[in-house]
Amino acid sequence: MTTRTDGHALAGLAALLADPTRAGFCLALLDGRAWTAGELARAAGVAPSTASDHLTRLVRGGLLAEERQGRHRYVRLADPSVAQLVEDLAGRAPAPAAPPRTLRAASAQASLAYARTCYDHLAGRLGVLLHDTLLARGVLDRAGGLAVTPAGITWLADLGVPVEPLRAARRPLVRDCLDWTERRPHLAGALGAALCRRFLDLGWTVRGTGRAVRLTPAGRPALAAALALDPAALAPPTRDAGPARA
Amino acid sequence: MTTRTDGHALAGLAALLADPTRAGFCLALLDGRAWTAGELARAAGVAPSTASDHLTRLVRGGLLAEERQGRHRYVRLADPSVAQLVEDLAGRAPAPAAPPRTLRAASAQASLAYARTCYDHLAGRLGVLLHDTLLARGVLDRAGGLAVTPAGITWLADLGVPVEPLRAARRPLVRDCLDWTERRPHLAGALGAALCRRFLDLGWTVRGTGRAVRLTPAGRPALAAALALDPAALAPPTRDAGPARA
DNA sequence: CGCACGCGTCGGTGGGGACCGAACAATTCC
DNA sequence: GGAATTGTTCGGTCCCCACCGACGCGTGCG
Repeated sequence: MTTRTDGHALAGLAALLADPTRAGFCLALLDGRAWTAGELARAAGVAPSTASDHLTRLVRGGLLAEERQGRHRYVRLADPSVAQLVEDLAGRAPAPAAPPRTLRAASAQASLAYARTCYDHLAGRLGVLLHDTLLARGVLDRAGGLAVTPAGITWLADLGVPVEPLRAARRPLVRDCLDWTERRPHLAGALGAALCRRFLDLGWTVRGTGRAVRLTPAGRPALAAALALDPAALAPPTRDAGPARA
Repeated sequence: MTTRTDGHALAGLAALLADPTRAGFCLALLDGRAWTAGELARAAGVAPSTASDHLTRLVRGGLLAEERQGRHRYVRLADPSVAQLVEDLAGRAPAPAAPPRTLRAASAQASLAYARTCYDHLAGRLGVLLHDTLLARGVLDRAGGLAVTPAGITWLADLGVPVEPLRAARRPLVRDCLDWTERRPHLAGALGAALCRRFLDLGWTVRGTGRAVRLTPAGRPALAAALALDPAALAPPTRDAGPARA
């Protein structure tokens, strides 16, 4: 019975995520950015000493990477594969989904539902729309499994996203990622990350608070043109309850 | 800060795998078959009452599915996605990899290294060879991400594996799965499972002890012909140390 | 019809680990 | 240089849970 992985090794790894505080850290870090130890401690509601201990464990376990800068300890997910692991686990866990209490929280939630990062790629309505449009335009195709078409490779190159270098990554080029709010897949993988980065570089999108992403005034027509969409389809959520008009 | 998944929910799910005994159960169940509670208890070296408790938790947590038959409680992984989760976790956990002690164990290990199931698809040298050959023959292509080619769809249909019904599954059609012994990818996903099943149906392969798989005398030339390979390339491990001769 | 077998339930025990406060070290700002 | 901020180390406490043995229940065999 020489099993390759001892149950102890698997259990040890899973134990890192089996604590609400550590799990909360990983979920917070799913925004793809580096947090300080203190920020994570406050967000999780534990003492700094407790957070420090947890972070040491997560780093030693290989789930987190740390970077010391002066008196700060910056910490981030070690690897896109860790992000996928946390996503997969979180996607299987039951979701309480309590509705927002305050108006401010409702507004923040609306922004997140419109566009946000999911680790390193775009999610929310915008992310799902991107995924669907790329399929409709023939950039992607799922006849034989999700893949970029030859025509898509040139389309992406025109956009300034060469596909060839992405193939060297240790992760799938394209991958489905179930969207939390839309309950439909958006685009992940090396290409999903590259597109998200490219939009930021072009100034079409900017990061908001937390993991929120906003489409800039210049980015909205530019993205619509690139995707051959009506700019109205990219309308962000309005301040008041009424639906957007033209 | 209304995060979608509470850290508690994620932690609760991870806690199911954070115990060596429960993790060992899941690793054992990775052979894709249903085990009885007693078998798992003996394999893990715990009392039946302890195993019963663990199984109840795993079933309630949605990781395992159970089926009662008389006085037996059969249990299996609930879903291919659970298998993938356990694989991903196990692949990241450190591997002790102690060499086999006895001759019998060495022989069993050689059989496993040659061909075995990885949940529901083929792994081992045979699994990797299948993966590589399908790529070389143009059945699969990874120019835009791993996918089946149009030519591959007809080739698979000729083999008796229609691709169209596989697309309805809630899992990717094709997916890389890192091989434990070969350290290179073999074919997983709905197609990997369908091919494994088809080979068994055709009598080209049969299940051995545990998760081992053997190529039958009839299966060897048949598979070689289907893949346009020299049958020698499919040579199984020999009893003694010497290499196989034609 | 009883006996054997497989499994579930229930206390009791023990160990691991999550948490905090306090003291200490390192860095930056004034 | 002194003070405030950030993070770490160290005891100590408490709770959770993995484990077992014993008993009870249903199934299947002789």
